Amino acid sequence: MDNIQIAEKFNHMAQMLEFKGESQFKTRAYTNAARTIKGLDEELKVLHKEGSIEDIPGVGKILKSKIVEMLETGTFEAYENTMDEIPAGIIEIMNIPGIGSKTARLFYEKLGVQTVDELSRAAREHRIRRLPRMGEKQEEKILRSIVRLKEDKDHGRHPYVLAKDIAREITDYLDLSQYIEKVAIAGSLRRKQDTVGDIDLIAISEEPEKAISYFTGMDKVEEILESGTTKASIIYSGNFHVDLRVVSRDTYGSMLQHFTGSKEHNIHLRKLALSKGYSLNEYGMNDESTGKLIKFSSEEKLYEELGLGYLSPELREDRGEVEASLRDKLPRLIERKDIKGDLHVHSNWSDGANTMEELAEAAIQRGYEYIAITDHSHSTGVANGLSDKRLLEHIDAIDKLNEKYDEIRILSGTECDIKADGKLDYSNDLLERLDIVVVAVHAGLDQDRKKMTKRIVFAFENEHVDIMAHPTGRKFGKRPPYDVDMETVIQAAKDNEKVLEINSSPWRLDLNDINAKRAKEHGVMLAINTDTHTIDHLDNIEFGINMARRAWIEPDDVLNTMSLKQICSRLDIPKE
DNA sequence: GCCGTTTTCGGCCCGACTGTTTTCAGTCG
Repeated sequence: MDNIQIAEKFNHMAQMLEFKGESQFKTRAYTNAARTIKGLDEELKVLHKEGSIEDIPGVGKILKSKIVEMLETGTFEAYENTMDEIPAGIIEIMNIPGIGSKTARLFYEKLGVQTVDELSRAAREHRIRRLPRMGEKQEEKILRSIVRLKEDKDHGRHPYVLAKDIAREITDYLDLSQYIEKVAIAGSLRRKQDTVGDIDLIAISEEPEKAISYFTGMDKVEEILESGTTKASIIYSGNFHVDLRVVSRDTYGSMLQHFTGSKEHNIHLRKLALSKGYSLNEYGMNDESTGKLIKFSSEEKLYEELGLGYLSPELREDRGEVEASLRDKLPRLIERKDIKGDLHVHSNWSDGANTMEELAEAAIQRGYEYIAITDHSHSTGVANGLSDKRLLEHIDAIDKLNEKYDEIRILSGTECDIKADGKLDYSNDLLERLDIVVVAVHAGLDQDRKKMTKRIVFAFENEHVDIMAHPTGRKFGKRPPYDVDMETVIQAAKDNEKVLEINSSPWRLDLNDINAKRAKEHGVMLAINTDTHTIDHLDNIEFGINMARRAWIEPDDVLNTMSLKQICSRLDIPKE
């Protein structure tokens, strides 16, 4: 079992315990452990061998024994026993917005409701409203939530790029209101998470109620979920859940910090504040001894008061950033200006829309020193992959183009298929003639974990391979990552000195933040590439950088922050 | 279930909104 699978079992266990009415602190221990495990840089099975599982914060003797049991048997006894006690559909009911463990249990005990469909029927037959603390409105709310849940295959999550555009549309509109002085994006969108569950906004206003009714009165509001005197929640066209929090100017810093989260980061800060004799909330810091509230108009001041350096929103996941700041060991996160070139770009020789020349010009405009044109290999027939003969012509065409440009070096490359058996699509003789070899898995995505892992590791043993593109193959809304043992892949990349890509396509973002951070921790170099198919895609680099920053990546961790000279030396490319 | 340079027991982050109440439990972020 890998860390993700173990974390999921703990999360499931927590929900079941919550339903059973166990102590909230016990259930929280499971969810805390699950979250920490998801963010680990090392596989639990490795930590187990080293005997260091108990060093993981939030994992004590009991959870450790359950982890070991899972590593050995794939499950743990307490989990299986609890599964037997609780109908499977209950957890799904608890995932309906507005229904928690208490309400789910009420329905189960009083109405015998075990599935979402049974709940839906009970609501339609007006059996809900007869229960204590329930009424007509609750029934309607439940039915609406169920409908939304069923329509929504992505579980309410949207790719960052879509959420960002919607947020921009809304903030532009709010900016027009005379009651709103300033609007800012907060939440996971500000932390640049790869997918976003809801859009969180904050607005400064001296007339909060008017600001809120302006917000809830937008044309594209499909449903008002709640609307109070300081906050409101809506469903916006396109099934976007949007929250607005209205604040006064003097608490803006506190509110922005609070509403940016993450929740776990905030909890950590509050504990830190408590240890210093303060109680932290979204309005400021309460001095426990004097009862006086210290307000913050900026986030910087808040972090400073806690004895921390400013933490970029991308870092605020409680993955060690608070400790790093206390020890003054925060990373110098990579920025757009550090990028010197793009090493994964397609031309119209395969499935790109632009000529090599247009790509070169676009790269020059962006201030790049080099660009690698990496068209598909012949196995990817649907993408017009290059035959051996066309690959040789491709190399010649790039040579000619290089004669034309002084400002940029065009590297001849390929995005070469790793075939089902791990062999590459071109012979070594051909690969040797290229400046750069990017490899990727495009077909046979259903292979089992063992086969897929072996396939990739085998490819890494080829000396000509430089970079692996989109290492897990995920595409939002289309397919999950293929089943692969990333620990082994990362180790093989390290052993064979291969570079792993952070693919910047907003539909891929692969490696994701967690895997990229692991790769870094293992000393594997990364490349942030766009996989451009039309020149506009070159600007997707922004999304790759977001992911890299979330992974604590610094310029030195990234291949394409190197100058042309450095990269030629590293990849053994002839100078001219 | 975890955790501890004040603790191995007694804590465990904090506040807003809703729907049902008549003072608050449940849920959420």
